[in-house]
Amino acid sequence: MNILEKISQDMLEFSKSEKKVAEVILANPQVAIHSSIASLAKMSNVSEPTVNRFCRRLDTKGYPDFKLHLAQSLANGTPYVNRHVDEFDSPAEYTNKIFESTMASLEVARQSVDVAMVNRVVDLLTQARKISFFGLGASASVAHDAVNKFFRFNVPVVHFEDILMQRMSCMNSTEGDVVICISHTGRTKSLVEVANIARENDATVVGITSPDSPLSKACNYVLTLSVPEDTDLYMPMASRIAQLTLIDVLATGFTLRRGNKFRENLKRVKDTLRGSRFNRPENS
Amino acid sequence: MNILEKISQDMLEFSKSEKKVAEVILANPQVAIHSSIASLAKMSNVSEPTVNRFCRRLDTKGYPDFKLHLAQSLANGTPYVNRHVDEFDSPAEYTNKIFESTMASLEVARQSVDVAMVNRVVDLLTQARKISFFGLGASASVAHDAVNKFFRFNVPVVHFEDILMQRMSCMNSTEGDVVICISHTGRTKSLVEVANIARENDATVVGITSPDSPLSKACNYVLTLSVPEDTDLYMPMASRIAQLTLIDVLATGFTLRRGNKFRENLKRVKDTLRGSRFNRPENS
DNA sequence: ATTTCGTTTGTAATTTTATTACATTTATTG
DNA sequence: CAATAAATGTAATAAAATTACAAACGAAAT
Repeated sequence: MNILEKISQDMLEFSKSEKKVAEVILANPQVAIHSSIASLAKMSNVSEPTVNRFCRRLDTKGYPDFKLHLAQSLANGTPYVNRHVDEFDSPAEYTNKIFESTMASLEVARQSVDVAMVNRVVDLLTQARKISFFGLGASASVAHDAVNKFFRFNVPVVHFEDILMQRMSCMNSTEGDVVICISHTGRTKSLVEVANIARENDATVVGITSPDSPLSKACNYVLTLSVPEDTDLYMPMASRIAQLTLIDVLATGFTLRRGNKFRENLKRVKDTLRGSRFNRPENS
Repeated sequence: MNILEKISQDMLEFSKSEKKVAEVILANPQVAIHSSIASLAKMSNVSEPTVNRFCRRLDTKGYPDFKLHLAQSLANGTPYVNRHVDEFDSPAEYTNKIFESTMASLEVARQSVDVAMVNRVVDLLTQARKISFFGLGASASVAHDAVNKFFRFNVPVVHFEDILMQRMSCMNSTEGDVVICISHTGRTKSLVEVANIARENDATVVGITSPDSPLSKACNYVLTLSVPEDTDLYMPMASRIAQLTLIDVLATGFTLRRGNKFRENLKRVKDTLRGSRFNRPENS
């Protein structure tokens, strides 16, 4: 496992001085690998043995071994740690931090996905009479995006942003219909109600949400996503991206299930767009 | 450069004893990185200074530095590569592949972002009288999402999916208005027309698109994103995610520029949502 | 507030590891 | 077969990391 991730993950378990060390390393891991234990201790305002203990806490043999691990993590070109943006960041800094923490979140999300459940939901979707995607707020655009994918499959796809329309649509659902409810927190009342209405009308309800949430309890099937959301800025960011990627996974599973001939259909949909585009100089 | 390759490449320049060292390392690099200079010397039947000289010949500072380089070379299992989904992938396989290639694309996207331009666009946005987000197809949901972010800033934000509405909206734009046009290919005719209309009416047009596209030429400012899109399945995936992340960057830049007090506003917007939610057992 | 215990942290000694300076050997060329 | 340059090794030195132990700190109990 990437030791940088491990550091930020174990941050809570560290003692005060160990945290100092952790911060210095996370702030500038490239410098850390080229420092001796003495200079790293000085940079962190901590004694040398503390640095050593810090290394051992991370299950390395000692400082040199730790450096090796660190070097390897950095070599991956992936210091994808969820680094928080702060007030004094330059544009370059916050840009990189956001990209990196998005990648870090995706990695976490990937590990939290229940593949068996993905498979089951893909099953459901391929057999669905009608598929609905509902989300509110930030998740509305995820639902929107899902429609954009699934309509290509030539399956009836439904999507409303309006709560009343969502409710009415669910009222009319029947067995064989699949309703996908998207919510990061899973605590949006109206969406839980929508899920309940759908179930009362025999639709199969699938939630894309966090585990143990009210929404997850209202669903027949739940695709859980545990994403560390940086709530400092009060805007949903990583959760959304993870949801979208999961939608991609479902869409891909769908096309794979339908087989080769089906994929030729997709190409046709794409080719239809050509008329609306400026052609490339060469090739498409 | 990968130091293992460098070793085998420089093999001819090595002296007899150095060759011994090189061979031992190449034969089992994993062992080498966990050995001290003494044990490596013994393994190679060579003295310690010879090992040291060997390291220096490879342009490293000494043995420990050499080990760092070696460790990095070994770490390169090249993690997030854009691995293409194929027909016979199991759910676990395609799930992982999609997550990983999404991360890989984000990494590429990150490197392609022009930070100075980000800064300029943030400038523009903070001074805008009105901000419009337009996109079609898959980019429509990105625009949708952008609205969800920027409306929190208490700035007039506009978004239409309908082409005619987009055109009309641009007709009414004036100096001080910022129009953001989102398109992966930058070849969607209607969107280029929308951009032109906006410019004719003195709005500032910003494109989030690929370089050298017709759309990029129609804009005052262009935020280019070069994302390797897996076109096998004929669905926009990575491009979208990169666009969304860039929107996050812009939104973050915006809040940072506006300063601390402003961020308290954001918290208020978020708190307003609380009434519509099921509360958490503890805490918010 | 004060004592006590457990934890955390630092100081100083020790050990390990790497590097340097120099001597010896080995090859190379006239 | 010298003479010289290059390569290698030995031993001393320096640097770095680790250990053992003592001081400081903080939480719980009196």
